[in-house]
Amino acid sequence: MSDLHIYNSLSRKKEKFEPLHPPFLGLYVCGPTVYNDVHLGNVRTFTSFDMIYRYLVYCGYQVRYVRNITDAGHLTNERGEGVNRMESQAKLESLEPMEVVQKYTVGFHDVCKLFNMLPPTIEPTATGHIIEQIDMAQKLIENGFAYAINGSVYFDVRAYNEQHKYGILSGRNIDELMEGYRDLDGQEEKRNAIDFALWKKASPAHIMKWKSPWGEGFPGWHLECSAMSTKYLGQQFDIHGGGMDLKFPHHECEIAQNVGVCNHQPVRYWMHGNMLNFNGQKMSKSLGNSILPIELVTGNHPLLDKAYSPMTVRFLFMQSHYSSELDINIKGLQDAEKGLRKLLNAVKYLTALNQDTIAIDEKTEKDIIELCSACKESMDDDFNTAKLIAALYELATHINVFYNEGKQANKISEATRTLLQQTFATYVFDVLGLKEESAAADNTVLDKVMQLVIDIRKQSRENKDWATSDKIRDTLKDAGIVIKDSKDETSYEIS
RNA sequence: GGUCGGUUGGCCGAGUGGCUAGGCAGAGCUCUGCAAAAGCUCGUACGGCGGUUCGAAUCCGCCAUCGACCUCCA
Repeated sequence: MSDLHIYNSLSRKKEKFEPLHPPFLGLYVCGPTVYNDVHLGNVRTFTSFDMIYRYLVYCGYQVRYVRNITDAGHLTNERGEGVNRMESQAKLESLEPMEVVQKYTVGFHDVCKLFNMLPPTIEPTATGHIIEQIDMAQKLIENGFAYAINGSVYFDVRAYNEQHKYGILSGRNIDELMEGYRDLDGQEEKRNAIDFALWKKASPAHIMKWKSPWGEGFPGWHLECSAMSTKYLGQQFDIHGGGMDLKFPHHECEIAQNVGVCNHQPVRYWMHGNMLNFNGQKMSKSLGNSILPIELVTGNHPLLDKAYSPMTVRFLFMQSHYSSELDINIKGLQDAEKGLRKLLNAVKYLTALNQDTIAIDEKTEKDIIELCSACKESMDDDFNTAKLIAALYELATHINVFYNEGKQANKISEATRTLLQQTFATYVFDVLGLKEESAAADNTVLDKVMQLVIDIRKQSRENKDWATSDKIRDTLKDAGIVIKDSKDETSYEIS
């Protein structure tokens, strides 16, 4: 179906992508924990996987895209003084835990929409899959990889490691891990310090709790993804994604849980998106450089000079590879803003392109055909959007030349023109997920008014009344509307 | 301390053995009443040292340096 190659974090190699059951494809991505607003770093990860999802669909796969909502609340640490995140936030805001969940789930969806992300095909919640998680924990006990104690259930990493290898994803070995955990206290219950909770006993004051064979409690964080991916995608599925920071321990534990139940690897291709930094630093609240999507879009943040549109940010993300660290700063945002406009202008010109007489220029023809295939080749090479965008820019230059030559694509065959139009628009909109944000895009009233203004200015220009024509242009510029005179017509653009 | 990954021109950011990345910024030119837009041309690069090779930004080794993870994190 394609020549797609994916860098597999598990093998640490780029591998040819072979789906298990083509044309169907299973994609699981770890979603947010909805106890707080998602920040821009989260947005990058989800945008990356949105692009990946879009490209897989473009390749013709019938993708089941599962992205969970972690709403059960897990412990902030596993050292006894664990606090349930949903509940601690709920106390602060005087809300029911599920009100917190609702509030930030809605907020998350708003952000996804803002950045033009497609919804996953299934968005399961942890609280909706308690039964499956209990079931999985029981199977792990039966298989000898977990034990119940004092109403809690822990995964027995050492027992697991005797039959399978723990740490294959993160490249850690169990002895070094044991070493590192040795001096931590408050985990008397566990057989070993590296054991992690599958089920935690709830204290009487705990609100979010469910009945289980071990008493009232709540599921451990790692278990939900294993349970939900198995339920919707099967014991083995194609792609599992998430942020780099989830590699250990979260994804490592997921692997152990799944292998512990079904005795084989659950995931064919593990993919990890890299982190987003701001001004060279990892975003964090303590450094005061964490940006919320809404702050970026409104420009209401001390480190920003102005507002940047969601598509500018999305485009900035797409200009680098999903697996590279990306540093975001004002200069980068400004660059992206200009670059995006250039690309979207080309799309506009592209749709206006006609074809009259044909006198094919072999070089142009060949160049365009090659660039169109380069788009696919770039994406097939581990979703290399940076390379794709380079090809799109070069195509944009061709489009601009045609446009300047009286909107005629006469140097290329009709078939090539069709290929160009389809390829360009498809990659910009469907694959990269960009969209036109300009108010003019769907404002016919404004458009009519502008045509009138442009008409009046045209007359004054014909009368060499430069004072009037320049006044119109300058006043519009102050209003954020840029006038562009080409040889035979005038257009406008809202900045 | 352990694991993993970076270090590319003024800035951002692809590239992994020989072939122009691309964008933004800068210089010049074309078009134009002027401007903008667009096009053309141009410059500057691969952290350091050593090795492998006919040939290395790309492979290997060492060093320097930055970062992520190892505790919740996209």
